[in-house]
Amino acid sequence: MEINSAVVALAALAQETRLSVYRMLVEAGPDGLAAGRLADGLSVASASLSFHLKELLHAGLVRSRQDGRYVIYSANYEAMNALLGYLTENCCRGTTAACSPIACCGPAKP
Amino acid sequence: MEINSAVVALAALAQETRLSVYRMLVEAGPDGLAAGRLADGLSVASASLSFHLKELLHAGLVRSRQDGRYVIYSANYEAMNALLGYLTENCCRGTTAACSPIACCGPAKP
DNA sequence: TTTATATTTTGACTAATGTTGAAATATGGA
DNA sequence: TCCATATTTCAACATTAGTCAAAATATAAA
Repeated sequence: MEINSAVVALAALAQETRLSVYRMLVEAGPDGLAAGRLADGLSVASASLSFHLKELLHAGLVRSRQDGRYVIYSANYEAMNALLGYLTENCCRGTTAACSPIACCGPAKP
Repeated sequence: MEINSAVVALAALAQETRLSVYRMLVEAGPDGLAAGRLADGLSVASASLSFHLKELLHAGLVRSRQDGRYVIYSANYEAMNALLGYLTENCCRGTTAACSPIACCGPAKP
């Protein structure tokens, strides 16, 4: 990942409403949630939510699909993995000494 | 880590100059770098750099210490670990299925 | 003590961000 | 077709972020 994509992704998550939206979408899993559900759950105006969803889409952190008259949003795990990878490289200095897998991902569950 | 601390840390990193500063400090290791060195390396005005360093300090991502007439900044790995932990929890949904240690930290090197 | 270097602070300014209500668009159902 | 619901777009506005030059502060060296 390039520094510019990292900055875009970080900026997308650096806002309470958007970070909460992302969390809700991760919890919801691959099925995702309709925009209206997100607005209800976070008690944020639909126009405001739409603005934030566009930011998350632009950063590639979420995907959207039309389902009837609903628009369903879902988390894009690959983008988050790419961001974590970028940050980890910049935290670990090429080793896992400074940033152990435990510290950053919890113990592996094989 | 609470959502508010996460947002502050993400916002601190969501800016090209600041992310570059952080990268330089991680590369520099525990000895850190003087503010002037950072300014030179990134060709940014000292006033501007000072502004950004304050943001990183406020987010707890870097530390500073006075050394003669220099102020030495260094990366605070614990804060980055905490942020990675927060993001990983919100990416992995409690398992390592969606966000494997490999994807996020590289293979463990025991 | 005086001078030079390093860093931070301040104030002015421009650009970007986030919120709101109203209007526009799209789809489903009566 | 007409109406209701879901979502997005728009314009206005307030707030925040970032940059710059100049001044202030702190320390080292002459």
